[in-house]
Amino acid sequence: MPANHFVYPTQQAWIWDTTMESYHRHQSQQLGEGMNCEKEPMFEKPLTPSDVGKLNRLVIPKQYAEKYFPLDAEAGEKGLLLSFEDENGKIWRFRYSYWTSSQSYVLTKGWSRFVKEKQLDAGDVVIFLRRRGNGDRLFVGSRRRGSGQDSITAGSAAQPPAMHWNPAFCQSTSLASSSYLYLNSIPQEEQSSEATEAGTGNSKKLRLFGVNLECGHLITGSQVMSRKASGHQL
Amino acid sequence: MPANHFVYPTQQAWIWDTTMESYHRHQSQQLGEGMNCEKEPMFEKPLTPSDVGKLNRLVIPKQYAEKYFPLDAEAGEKGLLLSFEDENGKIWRFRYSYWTSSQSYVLTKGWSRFVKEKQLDAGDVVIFLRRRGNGDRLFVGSRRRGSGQDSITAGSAAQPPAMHWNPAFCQSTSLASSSYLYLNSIPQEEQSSEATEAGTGNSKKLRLFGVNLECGHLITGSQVMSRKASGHQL
DNA sequence: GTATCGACCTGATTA
DNA sequence: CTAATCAGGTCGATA
Repeated sequence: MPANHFVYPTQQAWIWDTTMESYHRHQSQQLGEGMNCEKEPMFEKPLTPSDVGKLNRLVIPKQYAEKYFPLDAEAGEKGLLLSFEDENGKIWRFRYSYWTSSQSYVLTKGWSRFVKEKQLDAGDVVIFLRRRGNGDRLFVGSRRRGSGQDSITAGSAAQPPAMHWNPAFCQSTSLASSSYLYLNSIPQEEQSSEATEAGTGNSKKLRLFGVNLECGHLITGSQVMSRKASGHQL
Repeated sequence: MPANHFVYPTQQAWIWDTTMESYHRHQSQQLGEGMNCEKEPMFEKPLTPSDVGKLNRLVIPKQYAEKYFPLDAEAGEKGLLLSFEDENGKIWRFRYSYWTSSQSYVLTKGWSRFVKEKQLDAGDVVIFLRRRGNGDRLFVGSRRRGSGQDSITAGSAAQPPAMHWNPAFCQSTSLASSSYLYLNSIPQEEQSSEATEAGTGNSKKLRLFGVNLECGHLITGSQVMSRKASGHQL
C-alpha cells in the first residue's frame, strides 16, 4: 500500500481522505493523541455493486466481523442493532447479523438508507471506526472511490454528498450529545407476543469492543429449539 | 401420444426409455408385478430452459404437485425436504415448496446439482416415481429429449450422462440399503442447538403418497405466528 | 403498488 | 484437491 500524501486545505471545512493511514497521520498531526479524540479505524470495505444495489445489505468481511463485531452463538440468531455516528453526528442504526446459509456477516436494516443518503456507488469505500472510552462509540464514514489510496481514480466527477470527514467530527463528543453508542437487541417488532416466556433465560451476553453487554431475548424459543450441532462457532 | 415401441437390447446393461408407457410394459414383461419392484410412475415433465437454467428450481405442474406432494397449510411456509433415489441408488434431496408469488410448486435446493450432474438440458424429461410399500420411497430419473415419445428428435447427439434406467434399478431395494425414502422436515442447519423444549407442539402432519407423516419442527414459532390468513389452502 | 427487510441459496473464486 | 468465502441472487413478509 503506498502512503498517500494529501495536502489538506487550510480551511475550516477540511476535506479528509479517510484512508486509515492518512487518518492516523492527520489525527496525530492536527489534534494530538490526548484530545479525547481517539477514533480508531477498524476496517474499510470497498463497496461492491451488491453492497450498494437492491440487495439492501452490506457484507462485512468475516475477518473484520469476527474481530470487531463478535456475535456469540446465541446473539447470532437474530443479530444486533448497532448504532454508528457519521461525520455530522447523525446516528445510523444498522441491523447486524450472521447468515448461516452463506456463512456471512451482514448489515441489513438501515443500510440502504445510508447508501441512499450518502449516494454511495460501487467502488466507494465505507470505513468503520470506534472510539474506546467510557462506553464505546462506533462511527461510520465513507469516501469516494479514487480518493485516498484507491486503485481506480474514476474519471467521473461531480458526486457531491460523499463522505467528508472534518476535524470537527473528531470532537463530536459534545456535538452529538445523544449520539453515544447504542447497542441494542433487535427490537422485537416482528416477533411473537407470546415470546415472553418461551425463551426464558434468554438474555444474551455479548462482548463487543471489549465491553460485555446483555442483550435480551434475541432469539425466539422455537428458533433456539432446532439448532443443530453443526452451527458455527465463534 | 403415440406409443413408442422400443426394442430393448438383450444385454445386461439395459437402456430404458423411461416413458411411462414403456415403463409399465417393461415392468410387466420383464419382471412381473410381484417382484417387489412396483415403482409407479407419478409424472414426467419436459424441462424448460428455466428448469435447467440459473433459477435453480424446477416448477412442478400444479396438478401433479397437489396430487403427489400435497403440502398442508402449515408445511407450506418452509416446504419439505423430499428425498429421491436415482437409478444408481444415489439420494437426491430437494427442497419442495410452494411459492405464493407465482402460485407454483417448486423444487429448489438441490435441484441445480441434479441438473448439473445429469447434464440435463431443456427438452430433457424428468420422471418421478414412487414405490409404495413399507415406507414409501421416491425415485427420480430423466431421459434425453428425443428418446422415448418426445416430439423434438434433436439433431444434436453425444450427451453421455443422461438418465438410463436399467432393470437393476428396479431391484435396488438391496442395492441401496440406505436409500429408503427420506421424508424429512427441512434440516434446521442454521438454527440453535438449545432446541429442546422451546417449540413444543411444533411437529407437523403431512399426508404424502397416502401416508400420514409427522414432520418435526417445520416451522419456527415466529414463522407460524406471522403467517397470514392469505395462505393457500390445499 | 412500492420499497424495504429477513432469511435463504448458489456458483465462482480462492486459500 | 477440499473448504471457505462472498458477490449476487431468490422469495415472502412487512411497512
